Amino acid sequence: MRLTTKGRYAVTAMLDLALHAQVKPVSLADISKRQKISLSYLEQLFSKLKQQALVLSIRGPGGGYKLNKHPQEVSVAHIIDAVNESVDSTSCGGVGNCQEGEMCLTHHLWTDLSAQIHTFLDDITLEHLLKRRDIKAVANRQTEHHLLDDVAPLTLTSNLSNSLTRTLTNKKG
Amino acid sequence: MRLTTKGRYAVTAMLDLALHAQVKPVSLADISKRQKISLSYLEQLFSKLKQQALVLSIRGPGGGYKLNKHPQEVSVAHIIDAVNESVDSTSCGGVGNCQEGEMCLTHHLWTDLSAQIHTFLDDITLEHLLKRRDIKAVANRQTEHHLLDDVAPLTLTSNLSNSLTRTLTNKKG
DNA sequence: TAATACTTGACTAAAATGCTTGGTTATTAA
DNA sequence: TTAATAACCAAGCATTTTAGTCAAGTATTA
Ligand code: FES
Ligand code: FES
Repeated sequence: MRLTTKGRYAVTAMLDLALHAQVKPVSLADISKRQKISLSYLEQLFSKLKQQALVLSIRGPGGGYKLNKHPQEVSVAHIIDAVNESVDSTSCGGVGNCQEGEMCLTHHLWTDLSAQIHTFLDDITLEHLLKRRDIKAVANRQTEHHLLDDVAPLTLTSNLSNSLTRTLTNKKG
Repeated sequence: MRLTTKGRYAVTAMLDLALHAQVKPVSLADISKRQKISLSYLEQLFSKLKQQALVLSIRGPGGGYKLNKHPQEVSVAHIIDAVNESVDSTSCGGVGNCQEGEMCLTHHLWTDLSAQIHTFLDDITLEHLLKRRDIKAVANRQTEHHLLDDVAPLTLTSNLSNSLTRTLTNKKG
């Protein structure tokens, strides 16, 4: 089974892209800042995402990436498949020959599990994630972070007066 | 997410143990031969399985391992948990702090997935696996293999005259 | 033309994995 | 009593994967 930081990063980055889907494309540098993912690493991931036609790229100043499909058309499984090589949990890759060319005792168990996981992740689209309350909360926090870091810390805090901001300020000092 | 050969080996070995659960204990050397798993590696795995009270050991000649619970009481999840450290697919370990001490965008997605996988694997017991036709077939093949390798190749083949044997002989030469 | 931002490929430190080696200890059958 | 058996234990090791860096591009636009 292959589900590591790579796949998580890809989903996180795609979700970030969906969250900030404006007219203008989103640069990897922005995603890198917000999601704290290494820029060069993101480049590798987006190279694959582009190969799978999940995103499209615009070069030059003001350029960046945009979603190539509607959020409801992009499933989490699709994203992970694009960067990993699938969420297969067999060791034979589905062929059924991991024990000296023959099928091992537990082959079917792992294919069943793989199918289960794939179904689960394939049912969840970016659209679904966008609507989730917990994700909205985190996204808001990140926006504030971003603004606080880069623009005008003092004037902004007065606007954003919810408990979340306060918790955050306490935590970060 | 951590589901690799280690966990698969553990489940396979436990299933082998269940399949050959007689009065006598089963030695790791036997499991090693049948399932083609390195003996020393099996020792490491069974050390952990014993710690979790899934098996018990009998030392000395004629010794080996036995199941410490009924097959219907041992779930696949339990076995994997014993050798891996759980099937968690978050990177924060469930704490929710993988992004510089704060929760990342996709935290809940991964906790949901982890729960899904755990539920699935926790519902499957050794008892269930023992009953499956595909597993029985592989187990039969392995028994034949074992006998063919060790005892009397020529006299035995006449008894075991099913298509499976033939397919197998063709494959192996 | 300079800055921006994607593109590509090679390379690497660190970690995990799967396994080996080389013992020791307990038990039992001869 | 002795030799064989088989569990137990610790250290180390080769390979692979991961997560990331670095460097040298190219296309676009302000
Ligand atoms: S996992 Fe497919 S044959 Fe073993
Ligand atoms: S996976 Fe839990 S906070 Fe990121």
